Amino acid sequence: MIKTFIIDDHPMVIAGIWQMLQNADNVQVVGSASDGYAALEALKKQPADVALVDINLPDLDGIELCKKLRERFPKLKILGLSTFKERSYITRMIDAGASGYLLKNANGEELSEAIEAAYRGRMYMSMEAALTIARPVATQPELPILTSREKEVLALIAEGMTNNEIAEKLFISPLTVDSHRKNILAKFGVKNTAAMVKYGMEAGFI
Amino acid sequence: MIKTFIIDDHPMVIAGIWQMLQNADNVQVVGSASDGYAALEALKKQPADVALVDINLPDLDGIELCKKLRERFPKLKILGLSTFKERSYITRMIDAGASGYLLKNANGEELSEAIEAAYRGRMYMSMEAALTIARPVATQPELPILTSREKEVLALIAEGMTNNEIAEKLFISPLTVDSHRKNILAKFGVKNTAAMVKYGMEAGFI
DNA sequence: TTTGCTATCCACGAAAAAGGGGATTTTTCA
DNA sequence: TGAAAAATCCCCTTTTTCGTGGATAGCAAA
Repeated sequence: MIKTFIIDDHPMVIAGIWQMLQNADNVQVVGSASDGYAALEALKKQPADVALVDINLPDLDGIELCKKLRERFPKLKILGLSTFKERSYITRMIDAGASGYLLKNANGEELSEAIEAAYRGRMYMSMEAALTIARPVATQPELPILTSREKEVLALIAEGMTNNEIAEKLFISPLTVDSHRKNILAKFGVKNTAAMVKYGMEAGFI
Repeated sequence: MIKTFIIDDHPMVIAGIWQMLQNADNVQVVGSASDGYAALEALKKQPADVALVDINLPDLDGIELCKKLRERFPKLKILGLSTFKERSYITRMIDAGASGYLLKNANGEELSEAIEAAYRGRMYMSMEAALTIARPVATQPELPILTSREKEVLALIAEGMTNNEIAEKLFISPLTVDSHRKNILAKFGVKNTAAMVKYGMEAGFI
């Protein structure tokens, strides 16, 4: 039996996975957590072979958690789990050491297959995820990657703060804030604040 | 036993709800569907008392589905279900005839309580949802009403166009565009374009 | 018929952002 | 340890927006 641990902030999803895996003969769910730090704690006491990690967690995001898990539990295999099929999420999750990526519309069969594959050291990709990363890059606008400082500044801009106000709040020079602002504009490929906020919200940065 | 029907595009969530309600003594899950039209079909053959409707469905959104369900199955009670706790979603769902609103982080107890309440003709609100709409009106301004011209201008602003560009596009003076812009700022109670776009998107104008 | 709302237009000055450079110091990671 | 990336700071000019304050015409409801 492959010991599996679930990390997701929605009890419904945890219950659903639990249910789906109940009559799998190769997989056993040994525990679950609703945020990243709880998972890191719980896994100390309750070792597992495979972890299902939601990308969207309240404390640290799935990618960060994936890295931390890989550090502390090198033998643990990780499967990313989310509703997003954006290319950058998938590739970043794989970069962070995940053994695959599943969408939340997976069924029980796919779940146990994926867990089995990860456990055996193979890579598992749900069909949609595979299609997404296999598609030529030209037709696939890459979600730009913002640094944490840039995300911070972007959020404050969206709050309606000016460069000066943000500078004061972050204890940095207004010129620095302006630099971040310009970098975000460039990364998003937009020409003003309005389009930047719209893009940022649609891409989930805000 | 209250006959309950689940509509959600994630098998995991359906399985989770099913699981959570398994040992409830007042509720019985009688079916599920993964999109709106399938639900409308299935409910013809399999009547139910209460439907749990996800806001985000692949074909028609929860609000539309809610209206259609109310038309065709007037006795059916509807509970909105989603991860979003934004006011506009909640109120629009209620306007569409729903008997309440649940967040996906609800547990089994809350679920069966909500279903029971809806069945008995009462309104159920998850704690967060209730807090969102129950907040005094002073701190919770009603959604401002934009004129159609203002909405048009707002959309173009969010596209990243300047006053001059918008003026050209709409065959009006840039000064007029500026007036609209100022009126939107005033109605939203914000002080710049960034906050305006954010507000506009959250309120569903964009 | 007055009142209110919408859409249109205007002026002036101050503030902020955009566009276009460069530069230095930490951090991170391979 | 050394290169790359992130975060920090700087200058100058032009464009755009913001904050005041107006005004006019049209239309619809009270």
